[in-house]
Amino acid sequence: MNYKELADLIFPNVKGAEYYENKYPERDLPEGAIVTRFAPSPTGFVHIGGLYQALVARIMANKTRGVFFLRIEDTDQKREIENGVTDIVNSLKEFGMEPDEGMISDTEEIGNYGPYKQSLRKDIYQSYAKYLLEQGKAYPSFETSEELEEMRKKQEAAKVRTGYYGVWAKYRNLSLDEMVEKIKAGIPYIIRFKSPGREDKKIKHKDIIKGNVDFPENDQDIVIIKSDGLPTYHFAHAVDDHLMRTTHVIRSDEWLSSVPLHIQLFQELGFKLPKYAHISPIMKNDNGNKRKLSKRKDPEAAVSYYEELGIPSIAVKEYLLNIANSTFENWRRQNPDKQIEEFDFQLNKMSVSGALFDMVKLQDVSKIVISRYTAEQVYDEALEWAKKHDEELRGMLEENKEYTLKVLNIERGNKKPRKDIAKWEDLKENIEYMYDNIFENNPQKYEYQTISDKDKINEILDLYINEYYNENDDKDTWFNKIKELAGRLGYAKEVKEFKQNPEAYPGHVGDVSTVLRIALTGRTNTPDMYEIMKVIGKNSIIKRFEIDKKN
RNA sequence: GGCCCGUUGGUCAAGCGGUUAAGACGCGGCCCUCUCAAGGCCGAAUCAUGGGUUCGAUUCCCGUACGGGUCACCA
Repeated sequence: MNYKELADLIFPNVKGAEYYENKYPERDLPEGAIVTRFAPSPTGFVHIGGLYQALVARIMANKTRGVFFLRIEDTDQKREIENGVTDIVNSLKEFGMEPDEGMISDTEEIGNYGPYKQSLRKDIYQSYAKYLLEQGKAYPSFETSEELEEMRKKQEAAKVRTGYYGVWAKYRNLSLDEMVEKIKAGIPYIIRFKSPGREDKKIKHKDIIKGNVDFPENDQDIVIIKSDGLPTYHFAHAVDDHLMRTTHVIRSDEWLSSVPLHIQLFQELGFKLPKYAHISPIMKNDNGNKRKLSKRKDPEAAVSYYEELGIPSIAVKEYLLNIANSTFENWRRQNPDKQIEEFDFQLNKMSVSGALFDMVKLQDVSKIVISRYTAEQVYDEALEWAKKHDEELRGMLEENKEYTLKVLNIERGNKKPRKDIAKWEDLKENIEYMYDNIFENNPQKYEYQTISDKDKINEILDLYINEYYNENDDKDTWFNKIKELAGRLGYAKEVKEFKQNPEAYPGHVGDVSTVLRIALTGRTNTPDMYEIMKVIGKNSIIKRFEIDKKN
């Protein structure tokens, strides 16, 4: 009995590893091209941290004219959820981060290095496990989970490292005959990697983001093939990223401490080691403690949360980019019209420790993004959002598109556009008074204003509409007329004048404007009143004044 | 607990042995102004801590504290 025979006994029907080596040749790409991936497991909603990783990977591939692929890591069927893959694919699409290769729906994929779903790669993993077996670098291990549990307890009691290594690796040194005997007797087993490492030796590793990190060598005989025949993460990572010719592994930093294992696996398998970039997670402040954004506790951990609020995906992307490379913000200010892709992103400039997620800052970014939209863009995106989340807003937008576009165009498109919408959720509140049917149900209120006397208000409204307002006036003329009206009624025509001599007047032109503003909009704060009047038109102005008088 | 990593204002952060320690968000004030949103100007606010090394440490080294990650037949 030799290793070869053992390997044949365990995996009688798999292809030799060289078959796959030939099937997935080195990629023919330009010098410096980065091949990288997003490799989530379909176990729940798409996490903002996942999107963040994917964004970084997508950008690096773009920047180097490389490849970004999507691989689904579904080797744990127990944790899988329905629509997991579809959600991931859709999220990437929504953020304009489609992969060049890999899964493009639950069942379809593109690219020559597939399958891109790990559950479909069972044979491949087994071929490489067999290869290891043949070399005596892996072995069948027969312990039960109870035995493992017991071992761990003993190790804890003895205050030694937990795990399957050294003298604790019970089945590591079984003779070939003993192994075969057990297998033939039908005793269940899994395949373990036979680690050549020693814990007292150090290895040096250079991570693109974390820099130099020194570790003890791995000496754990980790499981590579589970009892269901599927590989563990570690083994799948080595096999897949080798066969898919990944040059850069960009992943969450929870994997950093597995690097010694991965290095060893690549070595023993005879694979070229990819470069690693371990990204710090996005954190949240929880009662003074920093912790990762949690799927269970934090709604903002879900990518869908931002869609629900109506924060444009570009805004989320820009915010994330801000965290990734803080120089992005300055670049963006200097290049407001450039595509994100033109930014010179630097992997090694990423922060070594996790940033706290800042919703306020996100909204600021979002306001800027939306302020640069044309009215048409606002209309289209807001309508799309409203269709899913706000019937009332949808009605408002669809009923009279031309009118709505005029509303949305108020103080937009100039050098200093309004910056008052952070999310589509806010839009309705922002514009609803512009619609006559809604306005009618929102009576004007003058309490706490300088001018609150009903007769005085009516006098102002009557005079204004009868003797001053002309819809053809330009803005200066328009405002001069309001000043004249103010002066005629004894109010200061200039605010400054009033401030210098407050006793001389009952109020100033601003107070008169406020009367008009409330009568027209039902609120004290609005965008430019001249533009509002232009948009709603004379008929509506008269109508609104009438409503006011009846109140 | 072992092993790794980190710590610059409330938050994101620039900085790489000599700086008045950038910038952004947020906060406060002023200006502009028909009210807001903006915009402009100004301001409060930071190098966790103790030792070294050095003429000089935010920057380099060591310790301490604190924070984070990881120690599965989960990824």
